[in-house]
Amino acid sequence: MKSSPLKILVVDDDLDIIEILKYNLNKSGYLVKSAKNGIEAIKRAKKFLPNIILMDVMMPEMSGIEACSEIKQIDELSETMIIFLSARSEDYTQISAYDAGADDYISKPIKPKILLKKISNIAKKIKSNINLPIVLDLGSIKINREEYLVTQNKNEIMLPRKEFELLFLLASEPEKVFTRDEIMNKVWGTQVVVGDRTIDVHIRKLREKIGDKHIKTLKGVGYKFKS
Amino acid sequence: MKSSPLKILVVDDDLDIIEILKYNLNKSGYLVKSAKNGIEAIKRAKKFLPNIILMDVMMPEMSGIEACSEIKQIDELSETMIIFLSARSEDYTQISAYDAGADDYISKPIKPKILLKKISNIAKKIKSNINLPIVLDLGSIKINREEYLVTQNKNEIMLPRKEFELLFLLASEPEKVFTRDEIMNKVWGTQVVVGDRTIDVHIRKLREKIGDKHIKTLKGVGYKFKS
DNA sequence: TTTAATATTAAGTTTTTGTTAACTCAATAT
DNA sequence: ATATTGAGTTAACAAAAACTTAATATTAAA
Repeated sequence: MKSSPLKILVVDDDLDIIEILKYNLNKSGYLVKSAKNGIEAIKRAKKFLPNIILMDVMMPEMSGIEACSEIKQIDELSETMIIFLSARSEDYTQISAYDAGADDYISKPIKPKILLKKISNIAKKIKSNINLPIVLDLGSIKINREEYLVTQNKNEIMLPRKEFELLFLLASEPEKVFTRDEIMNKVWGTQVVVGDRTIDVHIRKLREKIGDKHIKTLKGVGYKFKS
Repeated sequence: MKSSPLKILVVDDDLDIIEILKYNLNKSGYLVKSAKNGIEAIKRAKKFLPNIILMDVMMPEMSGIEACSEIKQIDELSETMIIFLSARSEDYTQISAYDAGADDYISKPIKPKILLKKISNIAKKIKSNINLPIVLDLGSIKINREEYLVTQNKNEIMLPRKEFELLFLLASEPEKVFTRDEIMNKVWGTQVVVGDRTIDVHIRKLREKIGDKHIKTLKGVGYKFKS
């Protein structure tokens, strides 16, 4: 089951840079197209539907930041990761870049190693997202992550965010045991610390709503979802 | 065979912060040293060989990011985890921090809970450096570590943690005799001391569940698994 | 046969999880 | 400005399961 290569759109007014990037990215197996300014970038992005856009901040006609804002508003491209390239001295632009919805940032001069590492990290993330279906169908229970909705035998169950994410995580790999640490990191993130009982309480609320039998406790190990 | 404590190097130009961090980390049993700028950090890291470096991003002389880049290139320190500390307003530095090879970051003001959690996670990771296979297939018995589940001729057997770990250990090398010491160290760890009979009891429970013939006693030597 | 090692059973103990209710915080309504 | 609501968290206590031990019986090697 070989997945199609990641599509990358490179946007820079400096043709040399485009060439360098194209060369490196192609060599690593990505599908690359380019544009030489923001307006062209938007036009090509609409057709090419890249997974990642590498874009210079400073460009004639339309700055990368403006282009980014526009792209992020296009429906088909809302999932596209946008990475900015900028000269080190323009550091201050980082701030507005993030305002505009940029996902990452690389400063020039570009070191191929760093670039490729970053891209491959993003690739991993994108692929794991692509592989996650929008609807998890676990027999009697269906989980739609686009609509944030759980359906159990035609009954629609609305879950608050944390409960939904917890259920989604467990259900994404039925039978797999998720440790408390795993759950903490994936549902609450690494920058938050909540008490130990918090997970239990959420588990309990889930069990109340979808039934006890679907979530099994393995004491000292973790929890697993069973359809 | 008591395992040595994790070594942590704290780098910050603010001595108050160093004191706070030292206090918290010491209290939790880590071995802590400190440096007050990037250059000193590199020097000390080379000698101290810490498992973790906690480093401020903004420092005089040499920024944490530069120091990080350099440290990551030193052979003996390539496995060292580097965690950045940064003021909330400098959040955008995350990006270049990751460029430089940082493994994590914590934004100031530092919450001891988050810090200690992160450290203990890393500690766990370092200690369980072993790559265990996910499934063992022993003919009639299959052991799935991810699901924490033992299957014997289609029957699913759920085992509590210690029993599972014990079975998993024995079954990881069928026919090999594991001494009691080996079992103690691998299943209970080197920090715990339990009586001799404890192993017997667990063995008995396993035999009850998977059948006597699979675990053989060699008196005065140890136990072995037979599929 | 003797004896140290292991088996067995039924308590203890400890650890981990479950449960409930109260509290904080934001968003929204009054 | 104040009230209301619900998500999320916490704390305190209860319950359950896992784990350990102790006492006694059995086994197998010397």
